[in-house]
Amino acid sequence: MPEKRPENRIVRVTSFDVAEAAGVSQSTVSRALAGDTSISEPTRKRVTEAALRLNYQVDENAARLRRGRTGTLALVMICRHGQDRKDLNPFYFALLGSTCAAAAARGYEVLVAFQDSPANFWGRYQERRKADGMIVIGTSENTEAWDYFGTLGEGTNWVCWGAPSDDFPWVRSDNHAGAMLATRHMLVHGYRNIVCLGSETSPQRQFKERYDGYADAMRDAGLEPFLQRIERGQPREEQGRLAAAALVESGRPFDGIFGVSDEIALGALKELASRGYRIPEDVGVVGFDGVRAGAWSAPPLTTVESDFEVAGSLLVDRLIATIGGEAPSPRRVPVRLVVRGSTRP
Amino acid sequence: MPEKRPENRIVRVTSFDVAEAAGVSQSTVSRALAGDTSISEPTRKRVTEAALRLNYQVDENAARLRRGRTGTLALVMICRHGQDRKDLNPFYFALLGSTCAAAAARGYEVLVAFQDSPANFWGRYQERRKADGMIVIGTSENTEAWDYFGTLGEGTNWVCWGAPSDDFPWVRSDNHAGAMLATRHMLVHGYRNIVCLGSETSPQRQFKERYDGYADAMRDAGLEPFLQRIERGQPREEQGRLAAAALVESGRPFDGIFGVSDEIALGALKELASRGYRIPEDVGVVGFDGVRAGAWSAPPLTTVESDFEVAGSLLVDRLIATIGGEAPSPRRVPVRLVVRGSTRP
DNA sequence: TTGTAAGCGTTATCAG
DNA sequence: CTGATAACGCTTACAA
Repeated sequence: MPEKRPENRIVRVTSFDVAEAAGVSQSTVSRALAGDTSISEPTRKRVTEAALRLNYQVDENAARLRRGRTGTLALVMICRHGQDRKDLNPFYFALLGSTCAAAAARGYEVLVAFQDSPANFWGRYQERRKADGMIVIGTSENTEAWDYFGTLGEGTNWVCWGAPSDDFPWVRSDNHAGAMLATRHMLVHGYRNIVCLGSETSPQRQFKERYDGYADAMRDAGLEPFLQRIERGQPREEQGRLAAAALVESGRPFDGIFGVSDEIALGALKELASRGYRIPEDVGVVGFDGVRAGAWSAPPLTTVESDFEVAGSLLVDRLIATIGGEAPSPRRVPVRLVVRGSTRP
Repeated sequence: MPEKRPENRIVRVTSFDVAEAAGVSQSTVSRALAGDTSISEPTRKRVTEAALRLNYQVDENAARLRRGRTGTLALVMICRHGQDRKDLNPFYFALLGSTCAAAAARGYEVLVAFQDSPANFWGRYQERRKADGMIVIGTSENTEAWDYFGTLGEGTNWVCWGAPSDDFPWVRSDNHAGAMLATRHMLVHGYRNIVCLGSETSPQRQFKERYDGYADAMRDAGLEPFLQRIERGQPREEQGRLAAAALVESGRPFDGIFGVSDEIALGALKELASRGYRIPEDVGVVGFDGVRAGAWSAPPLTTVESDFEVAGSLLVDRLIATIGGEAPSPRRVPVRLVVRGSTRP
């Protein structure tokens, strides 16, 4: 007969044990440890020491049950349908990191869930008292997901990044300004026939905003904007590659490419290079997002990067405000140009 | 005076409400919804319908308090000291994704925390009843972190990836096999003077294992292994670049590079290319990890990739086994070679 | 400044 | 098969 392993559960020390050890009542322990100012210093000291000695830690479950608040935020990462969790766009992973950091800085825990299809869409964190509110981050492409989260109803405290609808409580990059930044950078460096690889009809709201920024910068310079459309349903790199190929074959003259995402720009860059175009001499290429891979391409990709730290903070702050009953207001995250080798110096 | 917004809290429906609506006792509701087999079908149906109608959701806090288990796993991501959360090695982000997926598949929630320094090291999840156990993922370089987690004590249920000590409950890639795979691949394709860029003394256990795998494959082929050491304290890319530069300047003949991580290999690749070496013609380069950036380098990097899905599953399964007091599952994650352009076809 | 006591909303035990 | 009822460990009025 296999011997039963010793009880693996950590011996539970309750506030009663601490109370006994410190010679006070249980409620005094609770107050002392919570920093209640009504507790006298000597008492607090006795309690704190007893707690330390017994290695006491508050049972957060009990505390939360009593308080009614959880001190936790749920972070839902929306993937493409059927996509491996690990293949998530690195941009979103970076955002996840910054969001967790911001939440921690404000004393919140973060519950993370990856969701990709109706089989696992789930946003009832508040009702189950698992979290006080929810941050939803993900690609607009997964329309089913946004349909789901859009119907959660009034009482739901949430913010999102990537929503296809302006009715949602969103936080977004300053796409228009970023695209202008990118386009002007190319103009200043002598590129004239700049083509935008993107879409104005994609559910990705930001793609339209980026196209508009590009178009405005072009018109400001007295030039005509031109959009080379990407095909839906492909991985982003492939979309970029195909769009670049189509552009070349159309015979339209061009010396600059503004891709509405880094991965699109990288796909285009690769396609053009393989067709013998010299980058940045013959053609300049600029992307948008600041993903790590862009630093490794040949040449490295000039791009527009969002301030991730601000993005995470904004998401968390807005959510906390919503939880606190304040009226939500959309927010923009500032962007900056990262000049690398895919545009002329 | 600003009007106070209506109570933002979701109206709480308790099991008592459902009980009343279904005309049964509260405990019957609990049992019916928990799937207790002693409940008769008609009763269960009445209860389920009432719950649905009232939009009832179990208060997990109360349930957990009562049960004593949380159904939650904590996932601690260890960053380099002072590192931005978003700059975490993409390999770890991928692992985070797979781990969350595996946990979800087994019915667990995941609480994620990024930690980088003594100021925020924290692993008392069980004591606070925030989680039933803990998965710690991170670079061995942060020795302070591992010192901290190493002292948490007996009762702590945990598993880790990246631990510098074999005394920890670790799960790791099959580094030795992967390195042999990589080295043999180069040998088969005609490279002879293959140099390993890495370290046998790094706290990164896996670096030593990878070096050993490389060395064994070399000796099997009757060749002498050679290690070009990387310098500590630099970012990985820089380490690779510097090691490659040092190798070139040493005058030692070489026609193959095995970098013990992708970022090291990418740094070397860049340095060699800038010095006029043709890759893969003059020199073949292989990395280890399978990070996304490798697919974008010029040429794309041949590498050894861990099966992320298995990695996440193994971490979660081992932890769950530990929580349950069972014998733990295997700890090595299988790897595979991903052939790209940095080695001759 | 501290103690007493009433819940928070479940799950689980024990009768019936 | 179902209903009372006792915890779970804390926070927070209310009293002293």
